[in-house]
Amino acid sequence: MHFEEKLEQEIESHAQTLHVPQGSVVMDFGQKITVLPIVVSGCLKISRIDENGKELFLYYINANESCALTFSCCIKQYPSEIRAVAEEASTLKALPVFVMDDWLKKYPTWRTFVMDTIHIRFNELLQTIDQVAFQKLDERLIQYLRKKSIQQKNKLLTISHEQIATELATSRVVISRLLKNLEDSGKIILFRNQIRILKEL
DNA sequence: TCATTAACACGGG
DNA sequence: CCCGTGTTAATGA
Repeated sequence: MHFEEKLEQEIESHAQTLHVPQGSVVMDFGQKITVLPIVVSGCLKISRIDENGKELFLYYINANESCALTFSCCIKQYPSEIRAVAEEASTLKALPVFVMDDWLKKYPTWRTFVMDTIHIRFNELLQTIDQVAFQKLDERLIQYLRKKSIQQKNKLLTISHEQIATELATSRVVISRLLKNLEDSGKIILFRNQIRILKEL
């Protein structure tokens, strides 16, 4: 992420730096979007919520990334389509949404940043759609575990079956059964509240 | 066939 | 005791 010096200065002068604790809801479904967040450190988990309040994990926003969905709707102040939760304690830079219009015209590097962000997210969303539409739950679960493991840079995930079920919008019974299958085939080891990912996964 | 829901037992903290 | 886990049985898509 390399911006013009002038743009860096503008970011500094407009941005409000926020420190959010792990697990806090940064943006919730239906909420008005007033700021454009850029993740400085830590990570946000983005998920979709259905009409019953059921959750579906979409993707992570890591350090030096921003939110493609905000780009697309911040100017007209549309309500948020997603929920963002701090996966770990994170630092954000919050920019007022009115800067968007101006910066897109003035700074080529900002335009590039916005386009790249949208491009990356769009492709990632397509992957997720493919999974939901074409893959079975066992394959989705494996992908989920891999992503989580890469995300947390840890082969030992601290998470309950219930939480996984929530994020994949399914029931715990199914997750427990599939995880047990994966353990039986030597791909993971299960503990209470923890899952060790083996290299065979 | 596979997911969901409800129900139950087991065990660790 | 509460929570996470493993399992089953009934029901549905």
